[in-house]
Amino acid sequence: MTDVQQTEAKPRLGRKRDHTRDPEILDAALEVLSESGYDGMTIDMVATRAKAGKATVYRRWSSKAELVLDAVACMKQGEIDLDDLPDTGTLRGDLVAMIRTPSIRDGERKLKVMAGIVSMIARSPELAAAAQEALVEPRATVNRIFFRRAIERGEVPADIDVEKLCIIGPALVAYSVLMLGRPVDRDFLISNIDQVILPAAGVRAEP
Amino acid sequence: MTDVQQTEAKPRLGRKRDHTRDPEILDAALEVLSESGYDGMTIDMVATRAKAGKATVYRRWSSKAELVLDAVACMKQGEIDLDDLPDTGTLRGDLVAMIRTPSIRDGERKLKVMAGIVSMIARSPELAAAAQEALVEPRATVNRIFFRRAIERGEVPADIDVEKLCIIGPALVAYSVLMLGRPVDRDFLISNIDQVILPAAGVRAEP
DNA sequence: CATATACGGAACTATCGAGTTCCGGATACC
DNA sequence: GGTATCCGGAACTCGATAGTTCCGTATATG
Repeated sequence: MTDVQQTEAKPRLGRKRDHTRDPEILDAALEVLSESGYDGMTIDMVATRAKAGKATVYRRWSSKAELVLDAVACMKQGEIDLDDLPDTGTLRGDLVAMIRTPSIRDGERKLKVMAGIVSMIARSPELAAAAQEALVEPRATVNRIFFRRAIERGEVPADIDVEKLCIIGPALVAYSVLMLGRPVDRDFLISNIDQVILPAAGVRAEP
Repeated sequence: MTDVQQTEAKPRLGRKRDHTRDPEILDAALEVLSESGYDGMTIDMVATRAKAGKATVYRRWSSKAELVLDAVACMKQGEIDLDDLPDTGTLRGDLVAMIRTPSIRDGERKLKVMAGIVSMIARSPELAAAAQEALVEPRATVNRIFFRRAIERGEVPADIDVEKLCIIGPALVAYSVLMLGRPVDRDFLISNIDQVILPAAGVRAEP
């Protein structure tokens, strides 16, 4: 479970103490996974893309399955820091504030990775758990915080089904990208908030 | 594009005029597809499950890709007949009336097939189109009719975004099954209608 | 400079599955 | 009964890929 984002420093050491190529390899694995899916991905592709040898990959991971598992798990990193979630004072403000172009791009990549492994999820509980933790849970966590805040604020009725509300956004995005093949843009996300999530949360539309 | 459901008569002819084993083979293909995904599915599996020989399969379809394409396309059959859609007088009534145990089962099977091919969809426009037509469009069509009716009735504001409303239900179901791995039951579908779809449609909750 | 370590890359094996071919058998039609 | 037709099944080819092994090289350390 190495952190891909930490391509920090990158001293290109000659003699490396550990397996310093891990981040590049994991990142390459995610790249290939998102483009070709689990079965379409070959270790050679990953190695080549990471400018590494196949042997280097197998020195660290004993099988393709483990590499993928690790690659998926490490997507958990780079998530939003829960501490600096903006509190804009309104539920809509909070939700809209979460929409940022880079996070949309990151989200699409995650979805493509998800698309590449969905058919495996039903057959590999471990992969299912990793995907759950790395791709599904982080989003839900952020949403949960917003809705709890809104309830405390009195903006939203306390008996609302928070879990269902948390799911609406991700579900619409996933369906749109994976099933309909439509790209996600800011307008789509905003309309999801205004036309679906807020009404479901019992918040009246603003004029 | 043969119809799987039409296992009618099934005279088990000796000398067959045409390729009479098509339905069984297509059905077996869908079965295997839903269990193992596109890459996990082998022609041998399909043939064996259909009690057929691999040669029989290739006599009719020139490649695995074409078999899958045809199998997906033929799922369009067995859809709800648009003429006998119940008009219960209310949007909620119409939506709830669509929930039937067999249609839930059928829907789950379709979703599993979808899961088996999502990673291919991004790379095969033909498969994407077939999936769109057979799995996505039929549901949206039914919903569209309900919402249009509700608008005519004055139950729902005319400026509502019908396309978005049509997507909510399928999106929640797909996300729940494929991403969260939760089975779909009647209560879940009802709560989707009452807590999400109707509020988004501007219908007040009933006490 | 000498050495140990990690790497890139290439060559290798073994397996598996797509697609092909062939044949014996069952049966509708003459 | 004879025959043409379709089928099931087995045996085959061939390409691709998971996983392994080996070697030359670069470099940090002593």
